[in-house]
Amino acid sequence: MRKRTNQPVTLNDVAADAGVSPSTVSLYIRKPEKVSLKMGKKIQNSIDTKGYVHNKIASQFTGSQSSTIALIVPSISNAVISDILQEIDEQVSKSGLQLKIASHDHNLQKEEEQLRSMLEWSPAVVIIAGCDHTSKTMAMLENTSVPVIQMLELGGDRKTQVGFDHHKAGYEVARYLHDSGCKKIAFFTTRLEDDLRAKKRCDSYALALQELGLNHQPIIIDIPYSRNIYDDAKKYLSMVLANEKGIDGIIATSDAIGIGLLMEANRQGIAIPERLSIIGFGDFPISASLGPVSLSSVNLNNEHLAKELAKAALSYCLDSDFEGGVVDTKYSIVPRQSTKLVF
Amino acid sequence: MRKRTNQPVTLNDVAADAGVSPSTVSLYIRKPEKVSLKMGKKIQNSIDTKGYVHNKIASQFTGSQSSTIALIVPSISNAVISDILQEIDEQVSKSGLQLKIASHDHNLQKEEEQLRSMLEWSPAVVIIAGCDHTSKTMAMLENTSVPVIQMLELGGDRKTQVGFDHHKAGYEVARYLHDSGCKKIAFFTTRLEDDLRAKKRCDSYALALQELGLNHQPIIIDIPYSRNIYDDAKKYLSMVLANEKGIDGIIATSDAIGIGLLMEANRQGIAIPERLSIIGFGDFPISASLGPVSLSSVNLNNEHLAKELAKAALSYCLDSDFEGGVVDTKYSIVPRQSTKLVF
DNA sequence: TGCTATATTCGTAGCGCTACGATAACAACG
DNA sequence: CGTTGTTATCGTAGCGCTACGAATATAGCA
Repeated sequence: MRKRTNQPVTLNDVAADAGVSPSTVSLYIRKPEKVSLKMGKKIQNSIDTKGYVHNKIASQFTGSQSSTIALIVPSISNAVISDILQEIDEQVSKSGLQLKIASHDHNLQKEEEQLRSMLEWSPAVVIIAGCDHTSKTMAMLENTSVPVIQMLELGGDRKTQVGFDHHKAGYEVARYLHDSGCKKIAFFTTRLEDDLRAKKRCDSYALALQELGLNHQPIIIDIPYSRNIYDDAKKYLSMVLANEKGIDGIIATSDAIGIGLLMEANRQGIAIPERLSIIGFGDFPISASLGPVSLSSVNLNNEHLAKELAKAALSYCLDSDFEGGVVDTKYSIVPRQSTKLVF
Repeated sequence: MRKRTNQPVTLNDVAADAGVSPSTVSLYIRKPEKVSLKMGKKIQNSIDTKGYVHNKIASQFTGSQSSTIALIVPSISNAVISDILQEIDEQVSKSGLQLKIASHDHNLQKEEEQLRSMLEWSPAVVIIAGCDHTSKTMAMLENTSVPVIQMLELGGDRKTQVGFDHHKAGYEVARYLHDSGCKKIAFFTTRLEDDLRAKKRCDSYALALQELGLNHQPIIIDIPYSRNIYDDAKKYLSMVLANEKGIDGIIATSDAIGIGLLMEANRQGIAIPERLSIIGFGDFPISASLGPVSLSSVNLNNEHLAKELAKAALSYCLDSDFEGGVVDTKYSIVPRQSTKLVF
């Protein structure tokens, strides 16, 4: 008959070679402890001599449990996210699960496509960043039988979330600068229209200005995106300080921008934090080590977040009756030398 | 009869609904242009109303072509690697392929396991970092029918490689410092025994010392690994400078270490580059922007590397007669203010 | 030695899809 | 209107494995 690209050695071959039934080999592969010791040895021996490679595709096709975890993130190279990916991968691979990653660069349309193709693989869990999606994405998330975990952000009414509140974070950072004596605070960001979580923090910054009684319009600097955000941040600093007199506090939407600003301020001899306070977001490892002035930032508990995420994902995979839930992984303002107030 | 966790809507259901044969629906899904317009519309309509989700597992099980790319890397969060992952993901997802990532943290045993489970999914291509592996890993790479791409490093006799020569890089960095007038050069690294590519650069540094006529023993500082390498680097700087008099050049195995050293040297008021030259590796975006002194480094052409990698991977997926090949993606020493010599 | 309880092993249908060759529909043209 | 060439559709076997219930081996104990 016809022959397609078939496997050289199948489970049946192994069974025949070992003189047992296919079911036993299958069982041995999946739950070796359920098979008697001498059978196990015989089977393992056949596997080794024949060079059998277990076909996971066929296995998952037939079987009931899936063993891949789908992760949909805006970016892989982002420092905070890649940290989280790393940690999840470690946790997850311990349990023999696999990670399938897709990134969409804050493009919700692309996110929709990514989700669609992920679902076609019927993963055990889908982890998706944030709570704002296209309506079709929402519908898919709603209708699929695959459990969904929302990460990096709390909000919306998804059952399972692991993250923190960006509105609150934006507000509290502004308040922190206000409390430390800043009178005119600017918000430096990039891709404000795309990065919806940055947008939320920014909105809350604007709200905070009002509520805290800072009598100036929000100063929002949306730096056009380019390869090197550090450099770009530098360029924009002088421009903004020239245009808007009296700025004495800057909130950066990420430590990358914060570092760029800090470097440039140092270079220009602007006294930090006396004349200008700067606070970042994400607390990159380097921020604590910067000199002559270290960068204050907001630590997002990456490790904790990732561990909770992994925990939730694994629970969905292993406990069939896992209920999910919302985990607030918090964040904490880390005062360093670039701001005046120390807790 | 028995019912397992079956799909709610199958391709057959769609076919029945649309009044066509399953083959036609299948064809429409895979190659819509091969199906007449009116059939296509009818089918799409049924898909939409029934909410059919194409089952990729079954599809790949039956069909011949796989559409996942397996990536096995030492670390996801490493700046250089995550950059590359990002770029590959972008290229690859354009073609409807999927990325499966596993990391092993420089543990070759774990790498072996990761590779084994990757192969069980019969990916279209396996991309693996480096050329040093356990013998079992080697055997698997040898015997599998899945094409293998070696990345990040040239060497060994794998048919397809995308990367550069770490021995050469290590040597040339040492020569660069020598040429710029350094008489006593130290090599700062971390996890030297684990990171085999760092080891190669380090070995070549030692070799270069000799050949360049620098009359001192290699000074190799292997910083114990911890969460914050920046901080650790700092601590070790004073220690080393105290123990080993006359060091006037430092090669750091990564920009992270380089930056830590640079910060600390600045803090201590050590004149850079006059009294001490420092060069990193990997050229993090931030290195160019550091103040008061920017960090010289070795740029690895991440983007180019990733693009070439994606090109090779896609070629293997799409051109059945792709032959592979070795691509040297080069590297370039980027002189900045932390070293004396400017090209 | 029987008899039940438990631990192993077996037999086989069928998961949902695609490949492939066969067939049908349609076009082009002498 | 037949003939040939091309394009669109169909029918169906079977990919390799696992689930499930049935069958068998083994152990424990009266």
